[in-house]
Amino acid sequence: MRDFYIRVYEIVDQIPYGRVTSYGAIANALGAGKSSRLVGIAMNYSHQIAPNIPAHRVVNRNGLLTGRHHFIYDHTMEELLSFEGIRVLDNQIVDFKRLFWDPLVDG
DNA sequence: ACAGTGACTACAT
DNA sequence: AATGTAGCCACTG
Repeated sequence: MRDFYIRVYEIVDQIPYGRVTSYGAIANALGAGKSSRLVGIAMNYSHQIAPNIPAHRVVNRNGLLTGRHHFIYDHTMEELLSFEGIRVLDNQIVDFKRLFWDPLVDG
């Protein structure tokens, strides 16, 4: 499907302020549960396809900021999260389990 | 049309 | 606990 990326961006756009989710959760919400890698790749392209989405609210299943290198600066992702009150320690989100937002449950 | 890529995950050592 | 391996599949050149 040509618009798989778009689907990903629609989910990402629904992540509430101050909350985060994982690539796998997004893939699961799309019904493509085993395509978590594609979600990550979609985010890689997001800066040119949908530069306005909160890509910084998407991390891996451990709450690790694996995508930080793809932002303008390596520290941009952590910075944006900090602005939302999310604390990041050593590239990992503090209280990730509590901040996690499941698009299948709340979306 | 075909092969390579990869912001992931789950399972196995 | 810490690595290593194997599926996964839309998109790009």
